[in-house]
Amino acid sequence: MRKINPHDFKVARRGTSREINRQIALNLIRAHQPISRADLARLMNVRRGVASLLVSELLSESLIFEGALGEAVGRGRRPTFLYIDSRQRCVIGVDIRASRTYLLVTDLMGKQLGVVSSFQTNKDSNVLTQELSRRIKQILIDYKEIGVCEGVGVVVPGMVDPALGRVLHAPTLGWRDVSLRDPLAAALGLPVHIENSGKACALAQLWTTRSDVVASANSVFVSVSDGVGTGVVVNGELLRGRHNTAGEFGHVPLSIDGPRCSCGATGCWEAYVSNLATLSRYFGRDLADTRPRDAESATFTVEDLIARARAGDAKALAAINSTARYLGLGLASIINSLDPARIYIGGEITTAWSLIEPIVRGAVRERTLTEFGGTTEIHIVPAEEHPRLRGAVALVAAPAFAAPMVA
Amino acid sequence: MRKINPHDFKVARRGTSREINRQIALNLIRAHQPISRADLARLMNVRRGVASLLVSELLSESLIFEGALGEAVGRGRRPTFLYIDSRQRCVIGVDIRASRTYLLVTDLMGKQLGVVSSFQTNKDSNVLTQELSRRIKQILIDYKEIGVCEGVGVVVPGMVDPALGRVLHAPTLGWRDVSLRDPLAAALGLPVHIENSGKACALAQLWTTRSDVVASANSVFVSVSDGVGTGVVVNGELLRGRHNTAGEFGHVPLSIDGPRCSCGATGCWEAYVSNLATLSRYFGRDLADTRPRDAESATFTVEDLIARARAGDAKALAAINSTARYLGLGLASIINSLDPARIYIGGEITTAWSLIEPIVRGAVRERTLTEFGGTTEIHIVPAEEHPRLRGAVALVAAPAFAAPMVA
DNA sequence: CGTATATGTTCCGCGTTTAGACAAAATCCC
DNA sequence: GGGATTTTGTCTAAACGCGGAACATATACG
Repeated sequence: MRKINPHDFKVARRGTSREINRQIALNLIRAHQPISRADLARLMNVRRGVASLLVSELLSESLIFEGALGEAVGRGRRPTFLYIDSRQRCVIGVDIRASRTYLLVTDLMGKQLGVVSSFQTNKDSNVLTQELSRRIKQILIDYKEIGVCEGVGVVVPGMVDPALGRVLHAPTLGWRDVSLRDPLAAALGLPVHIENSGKACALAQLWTTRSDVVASANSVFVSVSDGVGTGVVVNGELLRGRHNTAGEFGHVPLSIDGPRCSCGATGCWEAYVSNLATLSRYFGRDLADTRPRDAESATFTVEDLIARARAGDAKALAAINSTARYLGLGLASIINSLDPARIYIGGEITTAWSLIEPIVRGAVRERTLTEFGGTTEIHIVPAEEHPRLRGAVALVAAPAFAAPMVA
Repeated sequence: MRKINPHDFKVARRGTSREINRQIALNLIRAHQPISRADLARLMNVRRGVASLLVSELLSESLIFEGALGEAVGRGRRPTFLYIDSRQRCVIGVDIRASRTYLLVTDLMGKQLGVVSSFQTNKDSNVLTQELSRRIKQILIDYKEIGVCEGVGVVVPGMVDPALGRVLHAPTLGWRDVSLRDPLAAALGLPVHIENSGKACALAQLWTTRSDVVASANSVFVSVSDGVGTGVVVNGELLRGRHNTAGEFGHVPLSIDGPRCSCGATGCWEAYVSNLATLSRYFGRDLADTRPRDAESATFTVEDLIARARAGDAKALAAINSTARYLGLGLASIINSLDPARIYIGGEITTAWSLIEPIVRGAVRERTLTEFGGTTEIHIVPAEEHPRLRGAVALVAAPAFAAPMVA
C-alpha cells in the first residue's frame, strides 16, 4: 500500500501500459530463457498476440534474439526460442579498493567474459582515472570480439553520490568530495556509473541470474573485510536513503563503551568484527594502536589466522569465535530492524564459515526478538564470485531490465 | 531502479492507465483541495478533457464532490471546486494499550469527529472484543449523523500479522497468537484491519493531511513510552519485512553488556530510554527489579519526573538528560542504517523536548557518520495528536488513496 | 456590448489491450 | 499415407483510454 507522492508522480501516458508489459516480458525472458512466445503469453496471462507484439518490439531493439526451434512437447508446431541478446555487448566492472583495483568484463547478463585483472591502487584520483582509462581501453582492444561496451560500473569503499558521480568520503582511500564519474566518462567516451561497494554487493545478489539461487527482493548484504559494509534491498530496490548513506550498519554500536572504531566513534559493530578487529584480538592489541608492528603481525592476514585456527591453534580459534559471536549479535540487529528474507555475508571471514556457522546462528537466535527472525536465511558469498565486481556490472546492465517508474 | 519480480508481477491491462491516473487525480485533490478540473489537469500535465473524465468517474463513485464555484482569478469562467467526499462516511480507530483502550471516530480524511473515549483494557481478548464491539456500536448510534462506517482500524502494542488478522505476540497484554480481526469483524459486520502500533504511528504521519507539515515518503517514527516502538516508511510505503516484524529498533543494543530488557536480552535501546528505564534511573533501581515498590515510586510517572526537572530537581533533570543522550545515540543508529529524511518522536518524553533537544541533537551528531546525517530533521509529535489512533484510522482510510500495484 | 480569457465538454485520432479467427507445423491415429 | 488434432505464431476487429483540438459557457475589461 504505497502512498502516491503528490509532488513527484508519474502520470500514465498512452505508451505506459506497453512500457510496463515490455519490461515484464524482458524480465521473464531473462529469468526463463530459452522461452517461446506462447509460454511467455501463458506466464504473463495475456493473449499470444500481445506477447508477439512485445517480442517483436524487443527483437527490433536487439534486446533479445530468436534462437533455434525447440522440441515440440506433444503435438503441434515447434516453438521458436527467445534469448536475451547479450552477444556483441559487454560491460566493464571496476572495484576500487584501498590496496588494489580490480577489473572484470562481462556480457549483459553478467556472465564473466575474461579473467579478473588488477593493479595497485594509486590514491591520487587523477592518476587512478588515467590508469583506469588506459587499462579499460586496452581490454576493449584485446577482447575486440566481445563487441561494443555498454558502459563502466565503478564501485568505491565509501560514501558516494551516484547522481552527481562524486565520491563524498572514502576514508581508506583518503578521498573527500572527489569527482570520479565525469573524468572517467570523458576519458573513455563511455557511460560510467559509480556506487558504494556495500550497496553494489547487494545489487549483485538482487540481479544475479544463477539458476540455483532465486534472488530475494528483501535482503541485506554484509561485507566483512577491513571494514564492514552493508547494502539493503527493499521491495526489489536498493535502499539509498536521503543522502545515499543508508545501510551503514557497520557503525551501529554493539557497545557504546566498546573499542574505538576508524569512524571516530566507539563500540561500532565494525570495531568488533572487521578483519582488523579480529587480528587485533588475536595479537592482544588495541584496534586504534598505530604503532609500528613487528614483522609477523604487519603482514599477517585473517586468512592466515583462519588457517591457524583450522590447524588447531586455540588462540586463533578463540579470536575467530569471538568475531563469529559478535557477527551474529550484529546480524540480529539487522534482523530486528529490517526483518529481511535473507542475509548474504561476504568477505574473508566466509572461508571460515564451516567453523563459525553454529556460533553465528546461536548469537543471532540469542538476540532476535522472534523465532522467525532467528531462522532468517544466511547465505555465504565466496570471494570467487566477486560480488563487488558483479555489483559494479549490475550498475550498467540492470537499468535495461528495471521496472518503469509509474504513479 | 526496481527489479521486476519474475514470480510476482502485475501486467498492465486495458484499464491500468486509467486506474493509475484516477488514483493520482484523487491524491492531488486530497492534497490540494479545493481544486478545479483545470488546475488538476495542469498539475497532472494532461489535457483538461482527460482530467474531466477522471473527475466524472470519481464523482460517480462519490469519492469526491463538486462544491461552490471559486473566484475567477482574472477574466474567464469561474472554476468549480472539487473536494474529497468525506461526508456521511466515518472510520473508527482503536488503540489497545496495556492499561486502557482508546477509541476515536474520524471522517475519511482523518478529521476528528468526536471526542477520544477510553475504557480499561481487559486482557482476555474475548471479553475485550465484546466490550469493543458494544462500544463501537454505541458510538455509531450516538453519532448517527456522521453516516456509514467504512471500517475499524485496530492498533496493538506487539507483533501482528495483518494478513491473517492475528496478534502473534503482545508481551504487555500477555497475548500470544490471538485472533482479533475476524471475531471483531463478525461481531460488528464491518471490515477490520489490525496493525502494530509503532507501524501505525508511522502511517499516521505518512497519511496526515495537515497543511503545515508535508508528509515525508522516507521517515521513521520512534515512540518512546513504556517500551520503544518504531515504524519505518520507505518510498511512501510501510516497511513490513518478511514477517511484518521490521522496525524493532527498540531492541537494537546500545551496549550488549547494558541493563536487562523486557525482551530478555541486555542493553537494548529500549532498556535505556523507555519511561521505565528513565524512572528506574531516577530511583536508582534496577530495571528488572520487580519487587514491590514504595507508594511514591509505584504511581510516579515520567510526566511527574519531567515536572520535577522543570521545577529545578537536579536529580530528575540528570535522569532525563541521560535518557536524552541515549535517545540521541539510538537515533544515530537509525540514521546510519536508514538515512531517513525525517524522524518523528512520540511519547511522554516529548513533553520535555525543550529541555532535552540540545542533548539529543548533540548525541545524534556524536555518532552519525556524516554531517548530513547529523542534521536529519527531527519532529516532535505531541500526544494530543493521537498518532496511534490516527494510524489506526489510516489503516482503513488509506487504501482508497493508495497507488495501484503495477509491474 | 463586443472582445478577450478561462473553464469545462465533446469529438475524433491513435496506440494498446482483448478476443477471436486463421495459417503453419508437428503429432496421432486409422 | 492422409485426415484429425493440437500447438505456435500472425492477423484483424473491437473496446478502452490518452492526445489534441474545437466548441460552448462564463466572467472581466474597455
